[in-house]
Amino acid sequence: MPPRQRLSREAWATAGLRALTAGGVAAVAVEPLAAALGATKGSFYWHFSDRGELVRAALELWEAEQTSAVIDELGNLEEPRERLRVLLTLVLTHREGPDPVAQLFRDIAHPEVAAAVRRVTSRRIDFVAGELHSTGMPRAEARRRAAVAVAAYVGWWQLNAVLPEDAPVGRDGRQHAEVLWLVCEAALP
Amino acid sequence: MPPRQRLSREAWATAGLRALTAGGVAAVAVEPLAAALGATKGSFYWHFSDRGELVRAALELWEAEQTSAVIDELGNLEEPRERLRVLLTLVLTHREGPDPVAQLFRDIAHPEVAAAVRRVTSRRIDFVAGELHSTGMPRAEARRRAAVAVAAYVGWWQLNAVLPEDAPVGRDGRQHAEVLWLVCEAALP
DNA sequence: ACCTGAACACCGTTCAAGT
DNA sequence: ACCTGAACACCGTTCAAGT
Repeated sequence: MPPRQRLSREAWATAGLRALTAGGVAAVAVEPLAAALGATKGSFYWHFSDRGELVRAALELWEAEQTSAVIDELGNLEEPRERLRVLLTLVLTHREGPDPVAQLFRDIAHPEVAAAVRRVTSRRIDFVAGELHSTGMPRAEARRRAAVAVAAYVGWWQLNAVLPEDAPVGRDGRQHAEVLWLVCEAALP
Repeated sequence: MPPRQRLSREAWATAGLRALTAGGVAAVAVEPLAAALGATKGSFYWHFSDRGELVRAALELWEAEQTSAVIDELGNLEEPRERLRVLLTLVLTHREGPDPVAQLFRDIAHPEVAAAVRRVTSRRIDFVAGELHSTGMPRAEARRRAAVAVAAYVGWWQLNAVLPEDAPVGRDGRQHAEVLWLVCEAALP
């Protein structure tokens, strides 16, 4: 039989990423994807050695899209303190739903997912710590506070994803940002 | 053939919880569990209608064990401020590895897991907010800060589970607790 | 080079048959 | 009442055979 459809490796990877962000690693399944793409599983195994390689390819796509997405938006602001404050409000109030990174935490047990999350998270902590340091805070203290801020940020989206509308955690990210601002600004003991 | 082993519903649930804490929801698999228990899958389906019911039973066990575990340890302390400070240091430095709740966040996409995490998380936020309120902080402000503290706590364990030894996030929970203490103590703007 | 279709393994689920 | 063993569905993986 002639092939129903001719698919590139990239087409499979893109479909994999779509499934990943929609339903997590579990949703990156060869058979359903093949059906959706109008091909057979045999076609998939020509482009990839196994399912793990597809998950890895989808994560690479995600990471590339993710890289420097928000940080670039802050380029036009001069003051480090100003950038930090805008960043806090920005990431805690964006309307497009939870951060993709926070979403990927559900599959944190997956080694490849953990590696990708690790890279993106490190980059975020580096950025916040750098900003804090350039306001005059000692480097070590800046790292500690940056870690708390990023941790509270990740936890915030997770709690929001989990808790109901009327939960004790208000869904107002602006208020959450205000409190987090204390972590950056509060005087050293 | 006579049954190799006679199993109660509780035996299955306990085995399910063991698998759950070890490898997440994915590890709560009927066939491997049956093999480990020396029974057949048919035996399982006598006690449970499906795999989901086993996951639910395991989560209920976990929730029962989890309930009031740490909070009870604080009963002998009088001062609310003292209790809070001890709680922060306690939960961020306990050596038995990450909090089981934080661990379950990897399966947060699972509805039953989400419901269980929701209940435990709400209880924690309630507790911290109550302590803050009883130190004189207005109720609404106490809720906001409690939410940040719990979020940062959950995020802390996740980052620790993900990041390598030499990560920018130091693994010293004591320092993390110090910064989080600011969230509770810092003067209102 | 790229794909189909059939095959097998693994796990969830059902059920007739056993004790 | 409680369990076995065989059956089937679903998805991952392999591979001989096609174009």
